[in-house]
Amino acid sequence: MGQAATIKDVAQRAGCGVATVSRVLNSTGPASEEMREKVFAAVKELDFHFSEVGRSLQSSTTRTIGCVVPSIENPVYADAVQGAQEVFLDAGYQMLLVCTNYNAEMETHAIRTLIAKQVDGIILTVGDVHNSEGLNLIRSRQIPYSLMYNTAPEGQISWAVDDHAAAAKVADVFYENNHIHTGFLGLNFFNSDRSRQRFEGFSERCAYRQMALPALLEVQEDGNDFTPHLSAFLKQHPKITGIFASNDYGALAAIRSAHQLSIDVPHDLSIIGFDGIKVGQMIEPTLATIATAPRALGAGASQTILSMIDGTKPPDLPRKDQTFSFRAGGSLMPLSAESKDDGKVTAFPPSNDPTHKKAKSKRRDHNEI
Amino acid sequence: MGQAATIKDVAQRAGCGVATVSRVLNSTGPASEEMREKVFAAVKELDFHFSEVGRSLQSSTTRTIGCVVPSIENPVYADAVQGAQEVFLDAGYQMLLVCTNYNAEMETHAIRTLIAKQVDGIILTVGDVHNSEGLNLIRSRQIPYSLMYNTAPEGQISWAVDDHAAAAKVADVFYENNHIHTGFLGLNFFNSDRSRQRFEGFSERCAYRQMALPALLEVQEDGNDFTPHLSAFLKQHPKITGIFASNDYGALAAIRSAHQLSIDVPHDLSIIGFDGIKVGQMIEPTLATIATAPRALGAGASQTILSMIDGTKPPDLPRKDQTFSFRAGGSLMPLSAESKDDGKVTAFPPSNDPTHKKAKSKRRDHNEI
DNA sequence: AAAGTAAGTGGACACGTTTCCATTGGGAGG
DNA sequence: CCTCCCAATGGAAACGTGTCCACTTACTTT
Repeated sequence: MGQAATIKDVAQRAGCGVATVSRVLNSTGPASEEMREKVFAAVKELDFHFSEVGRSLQSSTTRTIGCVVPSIENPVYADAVQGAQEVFLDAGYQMLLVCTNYNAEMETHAIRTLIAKQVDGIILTVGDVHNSEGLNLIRSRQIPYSLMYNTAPEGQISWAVDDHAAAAKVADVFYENNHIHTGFLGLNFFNSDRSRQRFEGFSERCAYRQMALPALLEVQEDGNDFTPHLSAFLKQHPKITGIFASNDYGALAAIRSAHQLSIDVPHDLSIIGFDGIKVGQMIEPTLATIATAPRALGAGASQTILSMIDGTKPPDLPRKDQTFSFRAGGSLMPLSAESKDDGKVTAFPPSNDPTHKKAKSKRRDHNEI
Repeated sequence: MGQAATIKDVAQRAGCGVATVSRVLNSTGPASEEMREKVFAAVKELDFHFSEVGRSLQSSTTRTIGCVVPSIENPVYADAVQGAQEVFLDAGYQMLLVCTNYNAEMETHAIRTLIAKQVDGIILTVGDVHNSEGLNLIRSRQIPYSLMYNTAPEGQISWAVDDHAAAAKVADVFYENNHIHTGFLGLNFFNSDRSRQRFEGFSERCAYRQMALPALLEVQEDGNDFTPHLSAFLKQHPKITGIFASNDYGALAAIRSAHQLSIDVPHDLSIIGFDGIKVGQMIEPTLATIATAPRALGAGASQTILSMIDGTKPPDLPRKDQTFSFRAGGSLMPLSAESKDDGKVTAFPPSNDPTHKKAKSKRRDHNEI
């Protein structure tokens, strides 16, 4: 039981050449019934399994895909990775996972190693699409790849949420619910171009709607000491009635901090998140948010890669406006129309937010905080 | 730019044999300064990188570790996987990830493939430790492995939370807070031996404390229609004042359902979860729970494997009672002593739960639901 | 009966690397 | 000057596969 059996051992045991064994086991070429039986018997006795390493060297294909994401502690990436993994597994591929912790150096190193390991394709989320050394390496090697969650520049394909449009949708929702003065809560604002894209899309649509420009509250960590920041922020911008958080964790933190400041959500302050994590629907109030489908994105990116490998037609990317949808929730409540000036609202269908029905529109006095 | 350069190309370009190139690049053996320069120049010009496949075939080592877990949609596993991944990456290993979706067949298949790919080690969580075909394969092949989150039978090493003891601790906490009649909310009770272990540990300690035996509410999915189940359960067991959920998601669902039934948590019903997921501290009330350190477990299991590979001394497993700790939270509130009969409480230090201070102990009348 | 065909089979090479071993050349020591 | 040793180097084998190609055998076709 020392070393694992090789195809040579099987050949010897079955009394034939290695070529015959290979043909029998791979069903690639003729073989007599007698030989087939002998070979199968030998395989069973020796508990033989092909060495994928030897195979890879010969075929220059590894049936392995690389996957590079910032972190799977973020359920958005975790779901995407899992979705991708399932597709690959079904197709007979294994997945090498690397988490970069948002570190560009590690990203480059990881990609370099993946290339050295001769992965057949790479699925990845990079920190900066326009300036990624690893991405350049992949492209120059002509390795099949697909981006995830990066808004792709010219010609590159990426399965991503349209952050800009989704954020604009949030502005629309606030507008429809008569929230004119809003704030944007940016997590890791300078680390993540996604966060910035959301702020941009939100701001632009606010301007278009002639709402007040959103005030920016930038916060580094979603840590415990968020409450004083929120307090100061709301004191500085007393007119704010709605906050858009750049992700759901930020939204949850905001709800909790508001609670500690005796600000009732949603009666005194409406909050909308981004991502649509599962837990957002398990809390009270439920979280109004932009729902995304990380699993589907991961699966789509995987299928794209698979089709690049075998040359079939790749799946169509989803229409940009179908990469997200607004999900109503108890953390958003409409304000009674007051400071609004037009009837433009009718141009947009009302949100199907169930909270509309139980709206109380009690206003908060920020000075009492 | 067609195919990637091999060591032969470098040798030809540098005007030497492949052996020399190998020696220079790996610093294994003598080489003249002149040759060294030529080789490095050739490497640079050709952008040469070693093929890990060729290397693996020769060295029969792949610098790759397999990781098999049920699902990384569960943040507990996601964190463990990420912790493991970081350790491996630091040591120069890559990680092949497979999620089995709690499917035994897939588990076996995955492990078989990992073995065929000649991983240097495997880190895994299996569905049933005592009856895992994949685990048997690994052991018969003598591949270094470490279990995660499985309570290991004789001789096998496993980095796991002591579910039994942790659940007993929950019983202690309920006891200290005068909750005598309790319920156990079991998610996937029959799918997961972990869930069953927790029920067992909880029940035994309840019996030891002469508390009422916990009523079992078993639920398949943590879906949306949990509320009627909870309602019926509480009607059937009107004396219950505390519920122990087999994981934090179950606890969150319970809190939400209670809210919908106009049962206030914690004033009318105390709830304790298990796992200590991040979001439990971001909601209101915060979740009392058993905090675990998935990241550390993953990292520990990885280091164990690394030390098995290079023969160094493996890290000590944490003491069983240090694999978890009780984390106080707003979802637990002490009851005023009434139906209790002894002074045994003093034998155990009081929980440092801050909610002690603001206890109101308002009792719920189940009949009004 | 001769020729042609198809099935069945094994030898040998290639894939990219490391490493053992043999060869060369030069310098030191006798 | 001869011997010995060591640094420097290249050839070749081995790792486990898949596959081309040549070869044998038996069967079909004229």
